[in-house]
Amino acid sequence: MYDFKEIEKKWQNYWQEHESFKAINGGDKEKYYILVEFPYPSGAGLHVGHVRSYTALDAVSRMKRMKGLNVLFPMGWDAFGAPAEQYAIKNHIHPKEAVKENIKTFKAQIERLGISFDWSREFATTDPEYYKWTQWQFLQFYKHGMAYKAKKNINWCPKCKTGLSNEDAAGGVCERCGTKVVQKEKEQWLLRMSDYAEDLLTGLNDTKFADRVKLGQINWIGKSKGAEVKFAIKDSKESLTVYTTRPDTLYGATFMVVAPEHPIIKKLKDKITNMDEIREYQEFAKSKTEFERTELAKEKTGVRIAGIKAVNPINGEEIDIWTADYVMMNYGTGAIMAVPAHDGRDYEFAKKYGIAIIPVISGGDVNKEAYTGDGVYINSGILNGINNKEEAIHKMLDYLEEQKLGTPKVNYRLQDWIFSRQRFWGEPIPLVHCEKCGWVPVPDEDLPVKLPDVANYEPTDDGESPLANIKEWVNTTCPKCGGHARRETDTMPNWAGSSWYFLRYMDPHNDKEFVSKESLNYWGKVDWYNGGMEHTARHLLYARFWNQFLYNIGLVPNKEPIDVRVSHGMILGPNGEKMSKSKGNVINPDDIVNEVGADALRTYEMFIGDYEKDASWSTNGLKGCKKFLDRIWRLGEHLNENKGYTNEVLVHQTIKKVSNDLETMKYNTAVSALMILLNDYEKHDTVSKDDLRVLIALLNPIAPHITEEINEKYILGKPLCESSWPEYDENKTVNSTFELVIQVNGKVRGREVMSMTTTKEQMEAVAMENENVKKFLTGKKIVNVVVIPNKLVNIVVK
RNA sequence: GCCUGAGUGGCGAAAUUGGUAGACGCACAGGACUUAAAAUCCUGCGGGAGUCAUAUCCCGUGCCGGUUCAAGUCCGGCCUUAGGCACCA
Repeated sequence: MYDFKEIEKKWQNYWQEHESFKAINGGDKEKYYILVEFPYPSGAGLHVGHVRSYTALDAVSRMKRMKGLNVLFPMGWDAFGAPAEQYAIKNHIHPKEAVKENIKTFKAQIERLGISFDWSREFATTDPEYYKWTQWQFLQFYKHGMAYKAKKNINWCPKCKTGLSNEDAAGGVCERCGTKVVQKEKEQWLLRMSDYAEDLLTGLNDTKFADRVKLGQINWIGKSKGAEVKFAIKDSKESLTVYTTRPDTLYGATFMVVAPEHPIIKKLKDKITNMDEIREYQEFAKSKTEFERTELAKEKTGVRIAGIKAVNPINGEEIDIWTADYVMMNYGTGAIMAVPAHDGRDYEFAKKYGIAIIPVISGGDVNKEAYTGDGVYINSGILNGINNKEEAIHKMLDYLEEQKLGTPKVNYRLQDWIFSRQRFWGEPIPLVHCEKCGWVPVPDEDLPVKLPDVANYEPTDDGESPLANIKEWVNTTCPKCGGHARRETDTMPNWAGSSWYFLRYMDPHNDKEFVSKESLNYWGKVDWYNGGMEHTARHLLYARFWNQFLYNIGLVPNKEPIDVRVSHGMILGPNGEKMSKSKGNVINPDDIVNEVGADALRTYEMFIGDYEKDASWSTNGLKGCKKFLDRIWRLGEHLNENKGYTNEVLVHQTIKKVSNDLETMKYNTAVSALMILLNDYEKHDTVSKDDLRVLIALLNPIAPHITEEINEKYILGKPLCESSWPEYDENKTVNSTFELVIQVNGKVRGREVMSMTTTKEQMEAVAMENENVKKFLTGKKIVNVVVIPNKLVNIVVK
């Protein structure tokens, strides 16, 4: 037997010493850029899920290299983020120390798997040499008017004195201390991502993302077509503009609703006669978190704004204005026209508060459920009698435009990107605020703005970043006038560093530019990007937005940075549930590598099932793959002196199958094809070196260590990683015979082995002569005979 | 509520896009080797009927219906389940 620990170590050292996987910028070879999402190096260490995607793309990388391509397959660390910060606060160390330790662990774990990353390009988003350029790019956004500061509500924990992300505030309580979260208004930096909504949508046409990935992006952008309609307010110069996708139902608008934060309330406070009640309601709405407002919205609440009335522009009806938190300030105009007869929410609200419900499309049961389908328009003035929704919408829009009451309008769900975090462990936003000059960018030569080297930082009382407490860091001089200035203390979100890291890999050690033009032109797009489904919406959108911006200001050559994007399924625990410490179903890849070796782990994870679907861990399945490798090892002891392939057709078929399967992520069937080949070899007492050579070459991308060792020991050739990929001859993938299937009325009644040169007539003749088939033909009338060449004959009888 | 997938043996899964359902692996059972066990090797393995054994036949890809010479695959309608989005006007 063999010692897999020794072998694996040996070849890992070999690859490292020979820089076997180093990508070169330039040269004659065709380039190919393969990317796996870089991990967040958490204290928990590597997950078997990482092993799955890294191995899968490693297999593609290794095959492409053997096919003669210049493959860029880099790895790095997405190391900013809250967990490192929490850990550091608790233990009074600088987060960079915790990150350093975690990276060390992660890297060692990955190296033990034998993934062919080009480690010479490694970096972490927390390296000042890297975040210097993240800051520099932020300043490009700023200088091009794409970054601005605005007041936004954030989730705020009064006990921890910190802002929380929506995820951290799930359920309306602080994840850490359980205190009820409140909404707090705070000035935040934002990037004008909504300006890019249409480009981000159409840009998808220039990508080859998997459909489910594209769909995720489309949904997130959330384009909707409708109109803005202006409602006058009675006895006032003010008016309310609403956004609606159904202007055709305007005659059915029996009231209006504005979001509790809507500015109209403040503007008309002198006219409003129940301001106390409204203020109370505003407070009530504010105390709810985003979560409660959406997820837990069981019953509608609201208050009528007394003292003012709106006028329905289409029929002059005076209608009440309400405020209710089912209308959001951040979508549309923050105000709606409510059509209770044809909208479920409006209906629910109208029912509760006894507001008139006027149907404008006939055919629906208004009493039971809101009806929004097609029907004939009624009670609708100019639209009466129309029975087509599109036509009605058009007619209404034309009328509104003519009367200057409304305009067509496209809306996007996509919002501007809130880019501020009140955190220590993130890239400082490189701006200073001077009393005289206002916001001033830190000059390029002073970048990076480094995080201070302190181990203690407490949150402030007022929701500022912990950096605000570090006076010697905050106080600085204005780059413009030299006077006193204060640094911006907000840091960037975790998504910042990961929005451009794939560009940096092209030229990771450049200290003059974020990436050189030559490197960008050489590597172009990421050819194949793999990541988790959980990142296909946000991370991918941020990265595309960032890149499109860089493209628009002439810094990168492609508008879309990624060509193909695929996502892997999760590896679940043996019980079919998501692995977690609390459930006690975590499989540690280190343990598996120790028990059966990296090759067996890799092979198993490729064999486990459809790559894009979730799969449950099975220790028995793992053993089966280990057994498979052991059998291949033993094959070396059964070599003969023959030349060529013992079973030529099967070998050529297998080369074809494995090559195609690795290109199309069908890793499980690639492994099974190799198992079939091995089973065939074992039927013969001995096999040739060529037989063994082709098997281990095809297996090498998946199980690189053992195959290299067998190659060295029995084949005596140069290492597989320096050899070329086996080639097949299409003509030799075809068998000389086939099994003819004979059906009667679609049911299999006989089989005959025949030569591939058999004609259709011969096939039919043989079918008719088959003894069992004859039994089903006697006494019946043959009405049709279908012959599929080299496959089957179906005799149709009556 | 809306949008995506997915449902195939005891289990993980295949099926070249309409043409032999269950490849490959696991588990299980029987056998060989062994004093014995482990490892290894051989055989069987969807359900049922039938036979000493073959042969052969019936049923079978979540459910109901349809198209077709032929349906796991296409069409219509359901059920279950996983994920994503969501008072988005």
